[in-house]
Amino acid sequence: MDKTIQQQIETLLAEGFAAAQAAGALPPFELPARIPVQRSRYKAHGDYASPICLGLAKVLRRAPMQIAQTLLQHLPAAPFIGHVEVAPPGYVNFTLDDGWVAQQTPSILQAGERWGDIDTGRGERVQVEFVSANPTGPITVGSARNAVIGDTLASVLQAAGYAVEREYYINDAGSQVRIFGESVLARYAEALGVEGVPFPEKGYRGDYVVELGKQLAAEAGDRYLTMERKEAVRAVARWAVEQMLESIRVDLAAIRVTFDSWFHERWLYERGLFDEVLARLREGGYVVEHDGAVWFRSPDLEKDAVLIRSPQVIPEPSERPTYLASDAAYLWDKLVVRGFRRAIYVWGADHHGDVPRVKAAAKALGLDPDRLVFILYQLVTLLRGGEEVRMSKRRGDFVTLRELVDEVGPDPIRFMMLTRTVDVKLDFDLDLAVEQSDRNPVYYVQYAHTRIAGVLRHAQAQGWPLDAAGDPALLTHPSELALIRKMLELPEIIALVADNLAPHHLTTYATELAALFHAFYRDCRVVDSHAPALTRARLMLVRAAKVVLARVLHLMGMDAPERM
RNA sequence: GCCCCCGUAGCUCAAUUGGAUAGAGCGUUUGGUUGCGGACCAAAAGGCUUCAGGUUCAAAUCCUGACGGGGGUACCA
Repeated sequence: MDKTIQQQIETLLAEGFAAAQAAGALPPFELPARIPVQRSRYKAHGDYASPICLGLAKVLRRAPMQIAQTLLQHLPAAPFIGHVEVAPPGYVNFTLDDGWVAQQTPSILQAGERWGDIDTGRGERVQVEFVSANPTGPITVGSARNAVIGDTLASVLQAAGYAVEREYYINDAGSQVRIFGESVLARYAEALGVEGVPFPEKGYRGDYVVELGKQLAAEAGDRYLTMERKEAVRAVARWAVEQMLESIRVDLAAIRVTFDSWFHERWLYERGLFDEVLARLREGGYVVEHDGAVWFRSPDLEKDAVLIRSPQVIPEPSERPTYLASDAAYLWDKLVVRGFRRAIYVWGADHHGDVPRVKAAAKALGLDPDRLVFILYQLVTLLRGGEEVRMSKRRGDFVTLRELVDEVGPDPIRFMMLTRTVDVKLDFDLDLAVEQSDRNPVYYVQYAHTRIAGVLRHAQAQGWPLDAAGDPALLTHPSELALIRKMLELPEIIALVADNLAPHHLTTYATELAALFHAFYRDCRVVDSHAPALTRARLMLVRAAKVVLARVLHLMGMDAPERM
């Protein structure tokens, strides 16, 4: 699909204005870069409406209605438009041609899983970096929201014609990893029955650390107790991080989240990127040294400078100085070394304070800060029995993604995590998620898909060929046309989600689409031996609806079941 | 103190990013299949979009200030 209907109407309007000006009916003026065209909320307003004339009234010094009427006279005809009219106070309303709408059914069917694809991205390379949870523990429910948002966004961007790469950034160079290593080492010594290995004060107390200790004891014997402690901590940390990463990989795969690349923070130091970036910052005059500490100072930062390296921290090459240092080197790697046009970060809202600093670092490095895009999602609250489940890192007190998947399955997690804008706190109701009832929105959409599968099974059992072409001209019932119109909207939804990085629109669309299918199902009997031609047409429609439902479900990372 | 997000129907949330009559689900009330899966459909009721100003042809949406809830505040990530 080259252009969405919305875009085609934009073009029509632009041509109409050009024609009106050429004919002298309107004075010369400059059109806005984007002509607003929206889907009408009411049937009486047609399918699409443009308020463009309202905005032009002041520029043209004419009444909006008059502009609209003049425009109408010069608007070129288009096969997909059935009717255009002007409505007070100056809207231009477009109604799609019913015949044309019906004719789109075979096209949708033919596009199949590619239906909805657009090309606003034009192959632009975009990286979506998400989850990136510390490899010092299992993935929690909070990170699950991150995972679902990031993965869905990546899928939609791909559908919108971007060349997308999914990345997980592994924070494996900081002090947390060292403390993790110390924690595991202590549990390992315990497992071996050796005393005198202290558990760090702010160590990781989860059961999984005890398990790691046992596992290490079984695998390595007392090897790590015989070497120098510092070295042992480092080696154990490295091993434990690998174990956690593997478990993280498995847990995320369980909700159908996978990555194209896993980027280690320590690479930034091992490969000399940090030094390179620090040198660049220094050259630009953005680095200040004071009392042995290294600071980053940007003209954009009104407050104090940001610490890059402190004199107290032993500057071990494998240990990161401060997070800004890593972030600066990392963004350089994204935008310059690997050359992504845009780098999207999916971050919990609790990190919002870092956004200006990272952007400032980009600017100081001579890069356009707008190439870094931050999606800040509000945090997740887990409800069980109407009560908030308090989550802390203490043992037994936080819910892992693994537990959640075991309890509710991947589909409710994917759907629920997408239902809201990223800007609002999400209450994840565990009881509702498992409940298979009217109250659970998750199954509504999947049920529509299943119902279609059921109809097709029935048809096949009656001896109808499923792949026979039907005559779309027979699809004239209002419920049929409403359903097709909704299917035609998918490319615009993909554009909407991709442009605004707002994946929640998918859930709304999917629900609306399912609702229109259910209404159609009520109004129109599909398989009817007394009306073979109509049956063939409706089987075609139903198959097309199945394709679109499946596409939306797959974009959300959900299953499109044949049976439930 | 400062920074960020939120405040919309009884509840949980939408509203195509400044457009016409603010929409869904749940809950409540009422109705629907001698039919392809009733995990469905239809109808009713429910609103001063927290409050007060402002910007403009037009504000739930933008600006200012209150009030209320959540998060952050830099050598944790």
